[in-house]
Amino acid sequence: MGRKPEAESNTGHPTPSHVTLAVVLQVRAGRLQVLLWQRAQQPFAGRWSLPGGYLQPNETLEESIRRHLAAKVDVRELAHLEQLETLSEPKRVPREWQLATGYLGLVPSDLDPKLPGDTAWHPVDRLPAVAFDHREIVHAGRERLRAKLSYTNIGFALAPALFTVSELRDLYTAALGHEVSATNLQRVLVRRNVLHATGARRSPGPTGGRPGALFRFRERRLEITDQFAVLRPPGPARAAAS
Amino acid sequence: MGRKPEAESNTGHPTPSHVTLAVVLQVRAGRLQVLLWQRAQQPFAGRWSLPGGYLQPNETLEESIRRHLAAKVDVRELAHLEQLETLSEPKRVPREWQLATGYLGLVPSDLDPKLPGDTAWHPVDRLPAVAFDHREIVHAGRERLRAKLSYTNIGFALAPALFTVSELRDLYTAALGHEVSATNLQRVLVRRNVLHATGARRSPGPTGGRPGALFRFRERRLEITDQFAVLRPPGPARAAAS
DNA sequence: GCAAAAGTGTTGTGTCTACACCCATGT
DNA sequence: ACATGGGTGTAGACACAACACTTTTGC
Repeated sequence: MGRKPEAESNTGHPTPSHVTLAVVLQVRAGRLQVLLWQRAQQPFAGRWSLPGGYLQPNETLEESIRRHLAAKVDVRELAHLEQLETLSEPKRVPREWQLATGYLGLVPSDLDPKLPGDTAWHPVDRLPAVAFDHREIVHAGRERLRAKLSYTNIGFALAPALFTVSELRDLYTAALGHEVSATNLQRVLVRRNVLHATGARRSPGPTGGRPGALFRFRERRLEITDQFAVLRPPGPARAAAS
Repeated sequence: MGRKPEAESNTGHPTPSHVTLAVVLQVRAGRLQVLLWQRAQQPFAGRWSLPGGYLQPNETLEESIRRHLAAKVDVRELAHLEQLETLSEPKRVPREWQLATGYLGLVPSDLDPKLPGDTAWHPVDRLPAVAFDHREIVHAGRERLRAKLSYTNIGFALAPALFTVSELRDLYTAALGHEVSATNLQRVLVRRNVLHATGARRSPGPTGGRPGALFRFRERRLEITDQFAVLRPPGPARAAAS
C-alpha cells in the first residue's frame, strides 16, 4: 500500500490529477444505449468504463472531453454536450488521487459512428460490469436527459434533422423508459413552438399506411421551453414573448 | 510572463490546483444576499470574492468547502449545500492553472452568523467589484435557487423552523425577484404536501391584524415535489405515491 | 368602529391526458 | 375492400392565478 506523495502545484499545494469522462447516449434499436470502452489494463482490466482521460494544460474541461472523445467518435456527431457532476471521493480510484468531471453527450439516432474495436454500445438499463464509479455517472447522465426532455427542446440531440412524430415518439419512449403518446407529444411540442412541420412527407413502408408528415426542431441548440411551471411572475407583464 | 511549469501527479500528468468556492445565500432585510470576502492580497487586492480555498488530500470537494466555510460561518448554520459547475478556463486565474468547483449554500433567515472582519453580505443584484469569474458563479447559484424553488421544497433552507405564510412569501419574493401571492403560495405548497400547519399561531404586531398560523416544512432535506411537469408516465400506474 | 393582517371561496384560464373518430396509403 | 399507420376533434381532469370577501386581531 502507501500512496506516493501527491504532486505540488506552483502554489505549494498538493494537487489531484483530473480526468473528464463522457456519458455518450444514443437511441439504437429502440433502446437508450451508452458508449463504453473495455479496459485493457489494471486496475479493473476487462471491465467497461466511460471514455475520457486526463486534462491537459491550456485546455478547458469541455475541450478535454471533446479531444478524448475524438479518438472514439467523431466529435461532429455529438449534437449536444453538457457538464454533469464532478466526483471527488478520495478513494474513487485506487492508488491515485483523481477527480473526475462527467459530461453528457448525445448522438442523433441516424448516425452510426465507426468505433474502435475496444468500444461498444450497451443499453443503459443493462450495464455490464463497470469500472470505478462509472455506473453512477451513467445514471446521472440518464436522469439529466430524462429531466430535460420535459422542460427543454433537448430532443433535437436524439433525433435526425427530419423525422415523423412517431419516429420521435419512439426516441422519447426509449429515453424516458415509458410509453409516450404520439398524439400528445406532437401537441405539446408544437404548442411550445419546438417542432415545425416542413410540409414534406415520408413515404409509407411496404405495409402501407398514411404517409407521416416530416417535422424538424425549430432550433438545434438547447433552449428552455417551459421555464416556470409554477410561481411565475405575476400579471400581464408576461406578455413580453415572441 | 511565463508560467512556472505545472506540477506532475504520480501518474506523470501535469495537474491543476483545485479550489472550492461557495455561493452562500441568505435573505436579509428582504433581499437575497451573498457572503463575500474582501481580498487582502494580489491579484485583485481589495476586490470581493467568494469564500473557499484549496482542496486537500483525502477530502472530498464537499468536505473541502465545508472546511473552508467553517472559518467564515458556522457550518451548522448551512441548511443546504449542493454542487454547481466546475470552471476550467485556463486563464481564469492569473499565473496559475486552477480549476474551481462552485457550491450553493443556503442559510435560514433567522440566523445571523458572526462574521470575521473581512467578510460581509452583499445583495446579489448589487454586487461590488468582484474578483476572477466569481460574478458568474454567483449568478449560477442564484439561478439554481430560483429554478429549484419552483419544483422542489428548497424553501426549507431559506426559512426558519416555524413561520407564517406571509413571512415565507417575503422569502420567496426576495429570492425570485418578483411578487408572490401569499394566497397562492400557501395553496401550492400545501397541495404538494410540502408545508404542514402546526396549529400554533404568531401573535400580531403592535399594529394589530389577525394572528398568522405557524407552518413548518414537512421535510428539511431536498425533495423533488413536481417531478414531471409534462410527458409523465401514462395511466393509473401513477397511483403509486405516498 | 376602524385599520391591519390573515385566510377562504370562487371563477376563469390554460395545459395536459385520454380516447373516439377520420384520413391516406399499399396490397 | 381492408389492413396499416398517421392525424384530428373533443371532452374531462387538474393546477394555477386572480380577486372578492370574510375573519381575527389591536387600538
